[in-house]
Amino acid sequence: MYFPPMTHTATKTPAHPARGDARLALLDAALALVRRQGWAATSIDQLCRTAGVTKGAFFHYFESKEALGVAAAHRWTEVTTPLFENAAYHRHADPLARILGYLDFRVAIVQGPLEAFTCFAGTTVQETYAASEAIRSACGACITDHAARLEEDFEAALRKYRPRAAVTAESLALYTQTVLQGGFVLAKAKGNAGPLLDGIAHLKRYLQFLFKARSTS
Amino acid sequence: MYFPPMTHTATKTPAHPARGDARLALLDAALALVRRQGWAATSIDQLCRTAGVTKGAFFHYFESKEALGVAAAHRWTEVTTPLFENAAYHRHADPLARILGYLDFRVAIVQGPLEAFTCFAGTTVQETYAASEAIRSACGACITDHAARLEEDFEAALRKYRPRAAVTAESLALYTQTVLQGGFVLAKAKGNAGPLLDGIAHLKRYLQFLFKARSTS
DNA sequence: TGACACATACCTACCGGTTGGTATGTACTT
DNA sequence: AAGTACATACCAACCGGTAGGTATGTGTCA
Repeated sequence: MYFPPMTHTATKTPAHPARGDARLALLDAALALVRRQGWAATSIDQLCRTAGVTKGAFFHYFESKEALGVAAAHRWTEVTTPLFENAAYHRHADPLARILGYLDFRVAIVQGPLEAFTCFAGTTVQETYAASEAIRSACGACITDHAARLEEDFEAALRKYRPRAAVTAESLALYTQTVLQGGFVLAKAKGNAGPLLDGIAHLKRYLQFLFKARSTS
Repeated sequence: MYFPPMTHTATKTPAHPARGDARLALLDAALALVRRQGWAATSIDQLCRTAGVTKGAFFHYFESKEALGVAAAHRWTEVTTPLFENAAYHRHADPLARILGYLDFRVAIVQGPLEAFTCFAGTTVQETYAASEAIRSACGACITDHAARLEEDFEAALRKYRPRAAVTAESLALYTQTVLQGGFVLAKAKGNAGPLLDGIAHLKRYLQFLFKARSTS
């Protein structure tokens, strides 16, 4: 997973969310704070302050910080999935056009500060892969599930264009995520989105090389 | 920067390093611990315990945890630079062969646990880019400087093969790092090095497409 | 050659604040 | 009346950082 809206479904986290909204407020606070500061640097107190609830509410819904992390990963999938599902690029009849459209969509949502378009799952898993198997696998599933949607289009593109190279749809879908995640890291290191945009451009060229090698062009 | 030896120059960090070695012991402890646990999860106390020194020694050499982070980034460059500089792939006369050799070398050092071949700079900058400009720029320099060596080979390859596509040596060098960093993230998310190895294979194919398009093949 | 001056390289003990987590109480909803 | 959804108050452990001491040099001059 990857991109995100910084504005949550509940539009704006209120000072005191209505009864029943504390869980969602905490989850959305987690997505926002962790993307900016990382997992370990985000404390439960800060989460509660941002969400406008107390620690009692936190431990009412989550039995530990780790449990919150797992739930936040699920929430991340929940919030990003419709974003990509409703995007216009799915309308293309050609599977390769859909994939390239996905990449263009990625470029289009690169706006605002870095924490507005980087990935919760990628950030979190870097810190927790050795410490928490539960969080690791939840974040891993975020990325794998997101790649799985692309995989279908790659499958179709492979059938249609039959490139010379022996590549699998799964490997290509994962590679797109590799480039995106790496782009996020480089963007953070450089302080701007340039490397991410460049990375996507290189990836598009690779896919064109790969598929157009025997296509109609 | 990226790969690393987990075994330090001072072979093994002793329980109590000899007088004068505390600084290096702390730095090497930082590289090891941060790559496994992340930056924020690594405390000064734990650093001192691992290095076999006390807090007094820590603050004798570093005025803050942030200062240690900056120094560790420099140490990271110091320890990885000779590793790549002494590698055999530099012997190739053809610049493209050197680049492909670099990637093969990357594959060759993917061994042991994840924290043994992932990147200190990439891990650290993900957590600190918003919180510490000093650490961010130090880690950014790690990656940029490492890419700069590759850039020379790309420059030569570009001159020699003159590919049709309008790409710069800098952009290509940065893209290799993007793929590597992204590979590290996916490897952590999946729990194995597969995505990293696959990513490198895709990158090699891209470069071959790009340069062989007008080459002798 | 020795002794004094001084710097470097640490170590022990401690500080206020924050951490993740708990125990208990209360108000609202059904 | 009872369960759900919180809030309040609290805790031991740990956090980054400081204060003040000591052990081990090293340079200087008689």
